[in-house]
Amino acid sequence: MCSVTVGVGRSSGGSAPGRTRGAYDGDVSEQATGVTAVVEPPLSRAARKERTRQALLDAGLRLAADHTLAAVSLRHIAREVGIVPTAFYRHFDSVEQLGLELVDASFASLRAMIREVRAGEPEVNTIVRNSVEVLVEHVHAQRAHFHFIARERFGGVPAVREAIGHQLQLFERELATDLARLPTMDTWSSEDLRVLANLIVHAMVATVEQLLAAPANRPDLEQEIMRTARRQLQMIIVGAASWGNPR
Amino acid sequence: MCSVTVGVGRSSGGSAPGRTRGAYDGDVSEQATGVTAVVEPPLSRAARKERTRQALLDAGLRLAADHTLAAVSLRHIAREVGIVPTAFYRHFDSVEQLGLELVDASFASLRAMIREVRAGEPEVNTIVRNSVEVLVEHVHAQRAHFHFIARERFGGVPAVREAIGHQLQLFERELATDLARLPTMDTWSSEDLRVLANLIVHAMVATVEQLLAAPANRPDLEQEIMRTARRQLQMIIVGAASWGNPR
DNA sequence: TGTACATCAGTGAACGCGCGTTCACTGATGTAC
DNA sequence: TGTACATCAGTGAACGCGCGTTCACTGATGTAC
Repeated sequence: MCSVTVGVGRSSGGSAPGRTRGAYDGDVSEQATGVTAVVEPPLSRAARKERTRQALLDAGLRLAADHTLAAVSLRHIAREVGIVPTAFYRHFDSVEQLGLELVDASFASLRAMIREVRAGEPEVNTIVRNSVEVLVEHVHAQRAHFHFIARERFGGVPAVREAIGHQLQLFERELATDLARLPTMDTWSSEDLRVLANLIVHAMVATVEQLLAAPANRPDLEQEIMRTARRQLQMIIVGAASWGNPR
Repeated sequence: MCSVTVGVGRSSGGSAPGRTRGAYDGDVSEQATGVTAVVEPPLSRAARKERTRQALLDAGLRLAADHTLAAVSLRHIAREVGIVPTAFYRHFDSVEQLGLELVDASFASLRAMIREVRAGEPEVNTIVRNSVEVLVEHVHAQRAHFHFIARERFGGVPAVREAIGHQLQLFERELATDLARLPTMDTWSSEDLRVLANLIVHAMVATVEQLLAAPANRPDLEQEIMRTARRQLQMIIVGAASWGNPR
């Protein structure tokens, strides 16, 4: 009959305007009419902590997209989540540490994407077509993660920059072993495969950057970027494969 | 007979320790023994202003390399130059405006580089070899400028980001017309030339990024990066040229 | 050449603001008996 | 089931600091006569 709030913390004396529950309170309805309110099972303390932690990560990701992680303050993130600045320390030592977790989360997205491409049939033209499609799809679904990687790759937080560089290097190596399985490339030297993988990764990164820079209301631009990306992959893979012994 | 100081500003009452001249004072000797001192022609007011202005630009470039332009404060730059923060406004409206001038200066470097490549003979293998060599050479000579472009390309100052994107686009178009002059590519569609130029620019940018990330005391790493860059350019240009009609 | 006045790069005090971090606290949740 | 105590996520006051920006100023340089 009455709406149930699952918020944390004592109610304030009343001096704070509007919001009286301090902590992040999820999606619980705040309407006074109890009809639409949902009685949730009370969350355990640990679950509540985890929820706040996730909210902090989400807020960090969102704010880093607007500015840059180096320009996002601890207070800013806390405000966004609806907790007091000092409560941030219950979850992370610093914004930098939160950033490192965002690197992990973002690369998890990227790896999920690659698994999807890898599952397709191993024919060169299919791969090219498929890769670009999957890439665009994932950039839409995980926009924030890709944006984060693209920007912080050379951002102002050294530890984050290095973590991203490391992950990209791992990724490049994986791609090289994938390429070795292609019928046209089974005779290539591992050195050439590495160089090729490096080139492809950077072309992909550039494509992601272009997709992220394109305004949302311009599907024509996106199509253009996709065409370019396909063409480039063709130029690289088909071209390089048909090309004999390098000097 | 005596050392001449060309500094600006009244001498302080003496409370400030060490440095008494407020303004940037160039390379004038501060030694007490006048023997090595050089008597400079007194600079005009305009020349002095220009000198301070240049010092501000240099300081901005240097500090942006350590952090990121978005994280460099007006006070920081002023301190570096040796003027009081408020004097900054005699030269620029904001750090952002200073950043936009740095974009221009940095691309001037880049264009000087390209002119050098363009002057060479138009044989494909020579171009590849030559391009990578000139690139590395210029990255050494104008390290700060290249670093600035690479980092601020996705940095936290939108106006600077956009200016760089615009310049890179112009540059890409120029490259496309250069490519059209190659004997093997004179039959290519302008669309394909654009796509190819885009790919080359991004491979170049990636190479610069790798060069900048390499520690100064590792010439072996630099050789490795150069070899990779040459190989990639070969793969792209030679490969694509020998490759027939795209699907 | 000398004098009187205008210009303007750089000064320094002052302001209000948001920052990261410390600390002792509160009170709901969890646990032991 | 009831009680007494421990845990700990979130609170709020307080701190010192660097920030951008305003303002009236100073005194060397430049110009007009």
